[in-house]
Amino acid sequence: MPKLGMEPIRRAALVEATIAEIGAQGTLDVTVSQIARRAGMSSALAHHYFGGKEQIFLAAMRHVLAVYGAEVRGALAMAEGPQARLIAVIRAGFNSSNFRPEVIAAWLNFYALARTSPEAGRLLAVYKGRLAANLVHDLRPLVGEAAPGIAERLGGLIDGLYLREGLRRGAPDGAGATAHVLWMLDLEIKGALA
Amino acid sequence: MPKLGMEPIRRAALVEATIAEIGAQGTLDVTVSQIARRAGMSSALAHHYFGGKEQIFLAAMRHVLAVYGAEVRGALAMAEGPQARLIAVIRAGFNSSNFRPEVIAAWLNFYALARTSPEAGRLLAVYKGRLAANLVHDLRPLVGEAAPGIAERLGGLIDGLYLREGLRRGAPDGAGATAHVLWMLDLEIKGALA
Amino acid sequence: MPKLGMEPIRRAALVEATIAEIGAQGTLDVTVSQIARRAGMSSALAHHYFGGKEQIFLAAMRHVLAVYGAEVRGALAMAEGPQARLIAVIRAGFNSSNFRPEVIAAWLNFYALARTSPEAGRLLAVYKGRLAANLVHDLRPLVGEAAPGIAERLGGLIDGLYLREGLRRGAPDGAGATAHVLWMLDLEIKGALA
Amino acid sequence: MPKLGMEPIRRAALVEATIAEIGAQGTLDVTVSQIARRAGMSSALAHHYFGGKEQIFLAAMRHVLAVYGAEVRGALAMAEGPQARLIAVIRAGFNSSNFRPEVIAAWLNFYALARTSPEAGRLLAVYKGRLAANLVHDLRPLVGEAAPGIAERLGGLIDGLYLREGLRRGAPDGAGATAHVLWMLDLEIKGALA
DNA sequence: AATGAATGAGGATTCATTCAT
DNA sequence: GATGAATGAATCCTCATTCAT
Repeated sequence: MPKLGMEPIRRAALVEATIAEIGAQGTLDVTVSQIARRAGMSSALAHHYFGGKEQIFLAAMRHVLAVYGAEVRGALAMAEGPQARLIAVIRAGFNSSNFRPEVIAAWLNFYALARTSPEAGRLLAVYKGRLAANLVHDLRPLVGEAAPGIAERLGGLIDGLYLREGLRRGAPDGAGATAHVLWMLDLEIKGALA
Repeated sequence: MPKLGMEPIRRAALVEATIAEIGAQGTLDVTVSQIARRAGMSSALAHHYFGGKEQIFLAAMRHVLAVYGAEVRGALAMAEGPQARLIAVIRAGFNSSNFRPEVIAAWLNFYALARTSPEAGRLLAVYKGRLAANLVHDLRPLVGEAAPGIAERLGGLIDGLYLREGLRRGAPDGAGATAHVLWMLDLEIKGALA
Repeated sequence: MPKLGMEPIRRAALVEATIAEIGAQGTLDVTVSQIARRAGMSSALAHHYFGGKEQIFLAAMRHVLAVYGAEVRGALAMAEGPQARLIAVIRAGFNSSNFRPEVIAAWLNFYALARTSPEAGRLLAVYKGRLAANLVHDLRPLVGEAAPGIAERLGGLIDGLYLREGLRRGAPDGAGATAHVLWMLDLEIKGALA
Repeated sequence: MPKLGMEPIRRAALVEATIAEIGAQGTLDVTVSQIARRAGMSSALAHHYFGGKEQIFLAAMRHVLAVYGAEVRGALAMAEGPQARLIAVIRAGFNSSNFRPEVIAAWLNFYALARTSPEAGRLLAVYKGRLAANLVHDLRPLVGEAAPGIAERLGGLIDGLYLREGLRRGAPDGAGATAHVLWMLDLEIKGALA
């Protein structure tokens, strides 16, 4: 009797293991064997389910982005009004699900991967597009035509704080990062209205 | 007497080739042979002059940081007053020497390298420290105690714009990035004085 | 289910091939690829099973020493009385299992290896210790306190004859070497009793 | 003005450096560069004077054998009678010129080299032949036809004690080795006369 | 479904040797 | 006489990937 329905379990385990391994090694140079061992299976099986290393990385990337997206949607569902929605979007990026060391390290990996893999580039572009769209959507009622520029700066600051956090040894400071971005949001809105 | 004085020439060629190769491949996984070929020599000679791959990378990193540092010092020398100095520092980071695609790609490499190599981490910390010190030094006369927080945000935005630029195909938009940071500088100063 | 149980087969094949290759080349500078080719596999597999070149050498050394030890134990089991046991120990060292050209060449390798690798040094020390202990154990009933000195000389002569044999082209002369050592044993016993 | 007469000086320095380097590294795998550096010159010059690595080794080997030979001849010149001459030959092999750690290590190298290089084999054969001839020459008046067998055993013991000494960390025990061989010489002579 | 077995391709590194000056 | 410059060839080792079972 073949075990049925193992595929999604195995795939999920590998995705988790990929992120964890990148975080644990602190390096982008993780091997398929290391990932598979951490996921409790042979590297051959990892290839069987994903076809190749790049696809494992892409799946991990999709997972991180999906978790992030769900987080944002959940926060937006509970927020009322543009200002509250903006705050929700920003907070979601730095909360404890996304702002763990291994996830941050994985992001760095994905940025590097995006320079080689078109698919990774596309995923990253989708993420950036959604973030920008979310910000612009709720900024426009507040600041009108200044919205795109503000969104670009906010997005840049968010990415930069992620990058800087990726280099810190020790626990990441999500609260501090959130405060910085919210402060900047405040300034931008005031500035646009002045 | 043998041919003399090749060492500095070879080392410089390898440093340039390292940056160029990273830029051309778009990947962090460049080999010593590729670098050496681009620099017009055998990989054995590259090892002879640098001792190993990591030291080649570190030399390239030092070069990028040195060029950046020289640029900043040059700009500061011609600037009068805190405001002008702040603008000079920001402009220097995005001018054509530093904001070329291959240099941006190299920066990404160095961020990744810094997670593994203590020496690379140290170099990056020095860069971050100098940037922060420069910004704080000229912000304090304008905004007092708000200076460190502002500097952190400005630095984060700068890093984030670099990161985003690193993903763009096509020519980087240094002018746009500069405008964003200067705009934010303006907002922060106004905000602090209000 | 995959093909199973290859590991011991492969390891044994590599150990044999190592000894054979050293014997065939007459040189200590054999490469992993040469060994692996002789063993009928890729060098990558050799690394997979042993981890590295030195460990392959050490395994070969352990094998030679184990075969020698087994030979000695077997001979001792059938010998009655100190004199017979001494003869058995001496004969075992020069019988056809141990005194083949490739094994002799391997010994030379191990002596060289022992100067660099602590583990190899330890193995060689164990061999020397066992030989000395065996000789002393059966000499003492015959010659009393003269035993250790005699054992040292007998051991030295044995090693020296191995070394000299290692240089000879052509088939080794185990019978001649045995006769020399037995003759010396006889002299020493008579001398101690006189 | 070219420096005249440098050749013998350079060659001698390289020979000394070869022996010293083998002793210092404890390994047979010394590089030409290491030898040349120790001798205070470039590796290119070492090649210029010797033509290649093997020839450097051979020259070092010839040197060791020449020093040994001179030592023996010197000792023989002062010895009167066969017995005294035999003792002189044995002592010469273990005195402080020959029985230094680096020289012992070099011997091991030469034994290994002799399996590959015909010239090295020839040199070693010459050494063995001379030793045997010396021993036989002075044994014959004492023991008659037993001389060759005794010489073979004495030679074997000498080589074996060298080999064993080569593995010891710490200072070599020339006096102990000499005593062992002289004791055996005594036994053999008594045994032959009985 | 799952994995041990196996390898080809490649990569960093070393080194003896050659050459122009 | 002397050496810095330079490299081809080789070596150990790693790893993604494939395959038979």
